[in-house]
Amino acid sequence: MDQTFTALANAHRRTMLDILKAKPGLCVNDIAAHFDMSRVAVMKHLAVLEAAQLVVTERVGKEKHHYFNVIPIQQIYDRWTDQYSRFMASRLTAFKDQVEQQESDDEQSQQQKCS
Amino acid sequence: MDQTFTALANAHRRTMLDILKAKPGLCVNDIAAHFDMSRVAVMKHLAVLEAAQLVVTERVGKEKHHYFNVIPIQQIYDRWTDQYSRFMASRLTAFKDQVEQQESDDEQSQQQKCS
DNA sequence: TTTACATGTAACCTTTTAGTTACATGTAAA
DNA sequence: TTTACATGTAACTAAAAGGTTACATGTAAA
Repeated sequence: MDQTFTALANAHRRTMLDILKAKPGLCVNDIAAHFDMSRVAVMKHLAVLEAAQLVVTERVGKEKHHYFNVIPIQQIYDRWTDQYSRFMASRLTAFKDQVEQQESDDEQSQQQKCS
Repeated sequence: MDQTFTALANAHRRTMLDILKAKPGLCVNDIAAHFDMSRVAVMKHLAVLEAAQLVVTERVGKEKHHYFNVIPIQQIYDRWTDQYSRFMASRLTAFKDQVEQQESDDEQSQQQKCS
């Protein structure tokens, strides 16, 4: 989970996923052609994505093909919907009311006292 | 989007969101009590979460109450489901076949030639 | 068997991140 | 009006992130 978020936290890496999503099987040089960055820098980004299993590779001869792997994103999706979506649905309206009309100083039901 | 992922990339910060989800309105000291970390460090984490709008605050007297804001996560959820879910659904099986049985050397339909 | 070229690795630099301690500020309550 | 205490800020350090250049390795094809 940590590696997935870390990998997704970089805009270059998200763009690489978009590229590989559109064109599965690209090699490092192909990907590097899209960026104003050295090949080695691109390789490091791809290594981060591979460590997060967002990219998987296949070696064919001297070439290494890269593929976008959607499974970690699917897992995040599952986590959010499992862990948060009920909270979202039930809490969102109450939360907006609570924050946006912050002039209401009467005590809120779940609010904690600071220690 | 970038700030959201950056904020979520840190396990401490995700834990803080879990804490605030469970106990809305906690102050810095309350949150810091959960961590083996200084109050200032916790404040910096909360600042990152606040910059990403994953946490919103309300000042009451000398206390500052923190609330988990689910909206950026909802937006990520929307982005993944919008942009990726169709791709997921249609591509996942084909992708698994393509990678896992990597002995099939016959040309794959969308695979690119390396430059 | 050279040659070309895609990839791998090493060494290095700069900026950001994550944390610390010390001190300053502002408000609630004694 | 002191006092207590929650929060804010400044200055610093160590490690990680993101990038570079130079060189090494391995395989396909001439």
